Amino acid sequence: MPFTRLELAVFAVREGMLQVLLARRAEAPHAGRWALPGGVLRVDLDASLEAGAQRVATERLGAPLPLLRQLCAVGGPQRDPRAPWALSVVYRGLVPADAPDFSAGKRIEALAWRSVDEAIAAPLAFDHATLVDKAVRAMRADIDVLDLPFGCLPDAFTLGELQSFCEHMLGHPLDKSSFRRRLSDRDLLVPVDGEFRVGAFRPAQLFRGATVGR
Amino acid sequence: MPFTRLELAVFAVREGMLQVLLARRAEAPHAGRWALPGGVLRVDLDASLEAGAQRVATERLGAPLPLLRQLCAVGGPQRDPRAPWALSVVYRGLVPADAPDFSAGKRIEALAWRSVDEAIAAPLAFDHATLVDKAVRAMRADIDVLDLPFGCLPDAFTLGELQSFCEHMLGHPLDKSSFRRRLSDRDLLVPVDGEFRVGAFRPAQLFRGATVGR
DNA sequence: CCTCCTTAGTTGCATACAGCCACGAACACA
DNA sequence: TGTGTTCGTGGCTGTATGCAACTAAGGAGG
Repeated sequence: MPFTRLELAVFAVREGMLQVLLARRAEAPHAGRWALPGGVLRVDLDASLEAGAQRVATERLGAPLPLLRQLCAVGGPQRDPRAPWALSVVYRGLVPADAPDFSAGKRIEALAWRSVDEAIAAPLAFDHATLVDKAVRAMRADIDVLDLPFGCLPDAFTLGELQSFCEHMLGHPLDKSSFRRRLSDRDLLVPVDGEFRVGAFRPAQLFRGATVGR
Repeated sequence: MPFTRLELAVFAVREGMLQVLLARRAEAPHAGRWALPGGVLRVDLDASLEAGAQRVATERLGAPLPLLRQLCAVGGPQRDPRAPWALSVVYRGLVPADAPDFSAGKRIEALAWRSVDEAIAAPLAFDHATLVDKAVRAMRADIDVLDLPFGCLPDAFTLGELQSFCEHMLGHPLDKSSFRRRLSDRDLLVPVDGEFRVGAFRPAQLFRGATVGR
């Protein structure tokens, strides 16, 4: 019976790029190294794997996470020196850029956002760099097919803001006309009638996700 | 620390339809009911989750499986009455129609192929009907984008045979012209020069997967 | 030998969709 | 009143796919 952990790959679009939340480990192994936040599955507390991931998020980061999706399970004898065999179920999450900061919980020295490119290239603890890479690919595949994370966007947003968000998620620019047509063909958004974002330039229609809030 | 199992959703195109391999349980709980074959993870034997899935396949079915892919992990307190909390990592596999029959191993009364529609509708043990459904969707998504399981096709095959295989996997007919063009555009196949399937009608060129055997 | 049947393989056409480019509209600001 | 910027739309093109028709190649049977 291996020791079962839940790992969290939490992302946000911050500072104009896709970033991942890393935790500096307070204890051995890999003390002082950066890793994905995670914790052990508690069969006495967790009603499911996803519920366990939410509990771990609350304990380690100070808040539950919207939009958690299971990424994969990994296991093997070499993954974690603390145990002869380590099994982890990995979840990916996405949070709004303007979310309140997370607070470092038990066994975490510090929390920091780091760009995903750096995180994948960096020598993260355990096999976490691979996990970040896999999570980024999965999230980008979602965006590619316009499976959009409305839960981590503002209640109402302009098409320009949404496009910019997707571009930061994907790491490359999108065509405005094409992007709008694809959204419109799929009936993903509903306009918030009469509501506009006003500012320095031409006002922009506000939208919200068609499946959100009803 | 929950009790960790590996479940196998093994499929084949047989009798002109997509079928899944089910095992009739010899022991409680759900003795006599049909379920996916599976077994417990053995940290003393398994070098990884996938290796464990192969060991379970060997023990329960009498042979390892080509083309195993991880489907998901599921866990919760209500999944298995034997344990207060049950965690399963589920793998999906695909085997050739002409593969030798599997032999029922430990704690399995009998093995049987059943059409996926029946399996999903039937009252399988545990939550296995939902797992079959999920696995079928994942496999069909692979076929839809022409991620073809060459390992479970004959060494060489005609385009007609390949199309028929895909149609049975998907459960609906495909257009011949379009199917061939999509294959050709992607350089997925290489013709076996000078080799033809001869029979009652016009001979057909034989192909093999472009990535197989080199 | 000729016809018919079936499968193999190709071709042309219509459509859907996305990328690319450009243009007009609306606002703030100088 | 002009200028700069973003918003929003429309046209054109190329690609990919679905649909349908056609020819080619073999066997079976008269």
